[in-house]
Amino acid sequence: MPGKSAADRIMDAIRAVPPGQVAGYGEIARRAGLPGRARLVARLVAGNDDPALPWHRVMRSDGRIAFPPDHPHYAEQSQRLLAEGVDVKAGRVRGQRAAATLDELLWAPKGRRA
DNA sequence: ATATTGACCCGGA
DNA sequence: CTCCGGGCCAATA
Repeated sequence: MPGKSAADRIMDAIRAVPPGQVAGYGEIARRAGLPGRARLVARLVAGNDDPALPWHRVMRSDGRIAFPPDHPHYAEQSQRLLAEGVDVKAGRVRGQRAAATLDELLWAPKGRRA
């Protein structure tokens, strides 16, 4: 059988994000071996039908929720994250900033790896 | 076939 | 903080 499709790898990468943690769309793409395909990730998440998929752990690389405050999903995502102990305030995650760049990963405070 | 859109990203100014 | 410009690419119009 052929290897998993890009979509499958992306879904796996999302499922691999542990509760209490968040990741950016681009970061998910990188983890799935598809650097630069952040939009593809967004598209898949938008069209997902799996209720078990932790889509709420996926956000913008700057730690902001990818919805405008008036969008229904905005509240739900915030609530789900809060339920997992993620400190999200005004649509933005505190403390756990989605690692955006390589620099951030390399220069992250010691012990704070992911 | 081209044009626009979108749960995006990033570096620079 | 904002704004700009380039990259990315599948679905829609």
